[in-house]
Amino acid sequence: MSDNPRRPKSTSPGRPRSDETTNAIMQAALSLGEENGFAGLSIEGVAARAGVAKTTIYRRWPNVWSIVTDAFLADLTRLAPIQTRATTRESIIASMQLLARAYNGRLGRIIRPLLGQAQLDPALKKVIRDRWVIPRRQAALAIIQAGISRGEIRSDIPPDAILDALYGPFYHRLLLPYDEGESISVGYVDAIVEAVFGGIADFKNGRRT
Amino acid sequence: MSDNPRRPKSTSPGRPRSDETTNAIMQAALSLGEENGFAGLSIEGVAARAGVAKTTIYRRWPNVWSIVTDAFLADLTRLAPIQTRATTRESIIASMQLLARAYNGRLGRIIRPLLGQAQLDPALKKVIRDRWVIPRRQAALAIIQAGISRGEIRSDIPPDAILDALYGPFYHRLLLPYDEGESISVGYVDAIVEAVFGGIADFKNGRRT
Amino acid sequence: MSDNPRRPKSTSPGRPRSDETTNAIMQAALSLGEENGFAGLSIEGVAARAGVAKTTIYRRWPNVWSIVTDAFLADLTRLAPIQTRATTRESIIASMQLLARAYNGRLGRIIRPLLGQAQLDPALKKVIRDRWVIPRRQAALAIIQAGISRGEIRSDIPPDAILDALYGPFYHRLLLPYDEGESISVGYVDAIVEAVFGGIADFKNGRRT
Amino acid sequence: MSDNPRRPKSTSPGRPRSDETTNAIMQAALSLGEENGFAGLSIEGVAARAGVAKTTIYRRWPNVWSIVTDAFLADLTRLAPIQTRATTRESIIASMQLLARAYNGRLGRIIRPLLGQAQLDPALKKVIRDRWVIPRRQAALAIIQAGISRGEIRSDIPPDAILDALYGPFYHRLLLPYDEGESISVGYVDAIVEAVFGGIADFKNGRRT
DNA sequence: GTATAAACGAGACGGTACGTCAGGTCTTTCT
DNA sequence: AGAAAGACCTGACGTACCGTCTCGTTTATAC
Repeated sequence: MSDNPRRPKSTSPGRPRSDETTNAIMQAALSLGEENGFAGLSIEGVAARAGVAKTTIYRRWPNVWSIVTDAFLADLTRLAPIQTRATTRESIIASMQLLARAYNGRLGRIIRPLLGQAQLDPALKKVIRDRWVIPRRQAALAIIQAGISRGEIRSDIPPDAILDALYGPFYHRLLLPYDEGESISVGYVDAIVEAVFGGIADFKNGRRT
Repeated sequence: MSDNPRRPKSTSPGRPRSDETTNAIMQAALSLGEENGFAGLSIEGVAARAGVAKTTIYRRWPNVWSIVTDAFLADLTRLAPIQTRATTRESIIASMQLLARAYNGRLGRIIRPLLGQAQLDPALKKVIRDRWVIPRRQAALAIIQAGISRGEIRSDIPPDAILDALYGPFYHRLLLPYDEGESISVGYVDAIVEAVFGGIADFKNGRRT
Repeated sequence: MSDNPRRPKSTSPGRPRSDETTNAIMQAALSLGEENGFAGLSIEGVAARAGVAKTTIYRRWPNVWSIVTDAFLADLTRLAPIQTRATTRESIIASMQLLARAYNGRLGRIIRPLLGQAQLDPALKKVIRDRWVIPRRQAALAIIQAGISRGEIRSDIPPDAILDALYGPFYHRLLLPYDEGESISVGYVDAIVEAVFGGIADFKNGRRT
Repeated sequence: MSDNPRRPKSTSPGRPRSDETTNAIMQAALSLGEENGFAGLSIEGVAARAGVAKTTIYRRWPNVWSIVTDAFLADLTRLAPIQTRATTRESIIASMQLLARAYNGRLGRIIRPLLGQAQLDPALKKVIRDRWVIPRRQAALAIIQAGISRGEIRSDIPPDAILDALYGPFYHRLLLPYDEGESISVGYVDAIVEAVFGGIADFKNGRRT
């Protein structure tokens, strides 16, 4: 899940690996997963669907989930980068709405099993942390820090907790099974941002007049 | 994962199932999972560890994850019921601290793979929703509703979003891989509750004076 | 396969075994065997077909083939006893034709698998020898001996070999798979007897000078 | 039990099947059967004894008895082909003595359970008919026909009945359980041939005036 | 007429083997 | 050297029966 796409152009001797084949394998993995569920995804199945020998896959990736991870990350960074706007709140809303839109489509059908499998597989968890969570979090933290220094965000709460407060509900809704549809609407994102930015306490009753 | 504990006392003919055996199986499943990882948990392994025949397991549960789910739920309801206190905020804090304590122990090593597997297995997801998420959420919603009617909680945000805002960060930290330890400290819970109850916006700068 | 039918009428206390049940089990075994093949005959299957608990069977017989053997022997002695006629040749023909008729019916569908299984199971082989082969052979030997002393049969060939020469072709046709039908016709028996008697007849008595 | 030995030399791509492995499996099946009885012969047992995976066996044969059949037939045709001598009687005696010698050795411990199992398993019966009984019978029939046209054998009895009369006693002794040893001695064969030839010899040619 | 004892049905239980699937490695031939 | 094909060992799957056991219930004889 890491050694393959960054091969030298073709310095080495012998027949070069076919990019066409590489992509066919990744597409086969994703489409098979979406059709029959990612549990039950197998190298043999992917090889058959991609019309490729098992060895050809093993030459590139050590297991199925590495294929899925590579395919997923290629899409994600393209579809939903962190956004920057005039105010912190606007930046946050823009980033989250973009992410919501991505997750309501194909990525949403992949991200859930992928994060699920990561709970069972420490190596996968590490890859996801290093290549996805940490980079995105750095970018988001920069936004928050800027908001604090501009006086838009409270400085008495650790920025990590602030990020969790914002994105937590998002993934909570994504991963905790409490209703059928589980899609993330525009309104839901707005409600969350309003709740977290403004606080859920009822101030009319006095405390912070 | 559903038919066995509610057997009639012994109205039916034939030799009754041994509760001792049932418990031995559940304990074997949990301990094997904790030792070697829940990926790779197998019926054969559980049977061997429990000193029991495979058929004895299949007579009760259709697959490994059903065993884990039953074992998990038995513990959870015992260890971390929803708490009620004088104020809404106190009730929330008490409930979350209890849950945090439970998750920092054995349950935490189980809940992550269990929720993970649920992302891969729709049937498991449904069981978890019906027997865990929905019941707990009902209890928590009652707390929030009471808070709204007592004027402690804003009424302009849907109660569901409020619950997500509170518990979301909790599960975000539990499931998203952004640091090594991933335990949930007392301080973290306090920070989250403060952030969400008070809002992360900096009010000194004006808006809600 | 031996302890049950010879139970004392009912001297002992306790509920007596039901003859109806005993017969139901034997019939179930035979009919299941004929329907689905005797390979694959199982105690569980017989119990189900007979509407009886497994324990009820095990109380009477130690395994399926004992049931079949008991059922078979009960029929055989009734249907095809050794016959005695005026001459040796007539006695032999009568006995063999009777046997052929029996084997072309239900018994033929049972005797083959039964003798087959006996090749695999020494205990069964012994039972068949003691309760079927030996008794019948004694009766047949008596016929041959009488023929010898009456001057109808050559005395320079061991009676055992003579019996084998007569009955051998019969069982050869029954057990060796060389055509489809494998039934034993009246004409076939006649041909065999004619072929073999030509040799065992005593020529000193004149017939074929 | 039929598709494997006739593989093309190695035109096809992919790793070729190992002949060494094939033989190891057949030998394991035979020796296990002889040691513990052919009832109770299992694929798992054979695999373990041969030091081979179950799948490797299933790739070649569909069940244990196919292995035994293949192993048996390989030996039989090598050890006891039909013999031809100057006279019909000499040909028959030579063939039967050769067969008797083979059956008194290892083959005898295999042929009984094999013919036994064939009584229980129609598919096996067909294979034995096609690959063993019919070919041998053709060869033997040719001998008989030649004897008839040379005037050594009576022409008023169907050749099939003649063959049964000769070989029947042989298999009768082999399969019917009437004494312990059940070996076939040189003298027994002679006695049978003498008994039967007395009848099938053509008296018109004079011998027994 | 009430013990008492065995038969009986039902079904749990520890086992063994089944035949299948996928994993990951290897050995071939072809490109 | 890459790729396709397929053999190979391994380990687990879920199922069928085995023969034994533990129940509650029924049906006889014996006190």
